Amino acid sequence: MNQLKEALDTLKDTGVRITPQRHAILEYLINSMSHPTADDIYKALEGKFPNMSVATVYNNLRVFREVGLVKELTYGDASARFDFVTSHHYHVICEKCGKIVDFHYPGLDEVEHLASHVTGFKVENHRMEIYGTCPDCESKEVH
Amino acid sequence: MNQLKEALDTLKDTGVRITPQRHAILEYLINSMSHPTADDIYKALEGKFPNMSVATVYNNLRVFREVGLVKELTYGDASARFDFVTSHHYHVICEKCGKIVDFHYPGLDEVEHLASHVTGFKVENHRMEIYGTCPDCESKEVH
DNA sequence: AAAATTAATTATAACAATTATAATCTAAGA
DNA sequence: TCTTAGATTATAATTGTTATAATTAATTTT
Repeated sequence: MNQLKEALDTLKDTGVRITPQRHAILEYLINSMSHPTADDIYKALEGKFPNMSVATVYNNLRVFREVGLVKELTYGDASARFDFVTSHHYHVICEKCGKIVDFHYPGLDEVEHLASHVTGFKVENHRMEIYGTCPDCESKEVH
Repeated sequence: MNQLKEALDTLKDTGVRITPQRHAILEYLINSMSHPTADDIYKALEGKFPNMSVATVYNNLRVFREVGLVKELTYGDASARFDFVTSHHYHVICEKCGKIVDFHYPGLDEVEHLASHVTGFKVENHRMEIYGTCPDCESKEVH
């Protein structure tokens, strides 16, 4: 249940030093429930770490990604978003306001299999995003 | 069958002027069968249009996207890729060499429905990418 | 067809996200 | 404690993309 503790253990196991900055970035990622950009994280931790550099955020997000704790997502917009890895889910994205909502759904294994069969690839994983309009934006719509 | 002609008709119908540069960009997109970046296109047409600006490539890719002729794709890597819109297909991407292969498969309507039901979104469309290792890279693998 | 208007292209500058570099600081091990 | 490796900071560099202004080309109006 305690995701932060598990994550810190993962870092320890892989020999990655646990610094206050890393602790805070992980904590933020886990608690935010949003899908923040590097800059979001940087700004959110400004109060706690006035001297922290953006490079630190990027560096550590890369470290977390390499250790498998975090997934990097790129949508159409300018900057990448980062998602703490939990159970398998997809993202539903509002095309009006950019909101991202998790959509829990089992992985599409049969699609992976077929793709592998047709293309000859050794398939490892896949990602999917679903686009539409969120209820908020939908209700604001003018008719 | 003649995709270029159809595409040009679409431009005419929507009142978009057909210039030599646009013609060439479209032609390249249709014939390349790869999924080029803006820079790829720019470089490929350098011989034909020595004075063409990168801005022209970007501008026209945006125009094509707005008219529905082209899809913009963003993966993990730095630059966006552009795909001439044909029938419904997904992309299988090699994590070693970056190669992108089309994988024709009917749309996952039932997933869209469920996502809509669960999240309350008005779902419009989705995208999926499948990641793995292509046969070439797989065979080069050291055991 | 010439003039006027609109749109497209070019060249260039600006911008924003990310990465690289070098210096400083921190922490762990000998 | 001294040494060494790793992490952070500050800053510069890079890269993909967009904005701006001037020029050129194409369409419409006269």
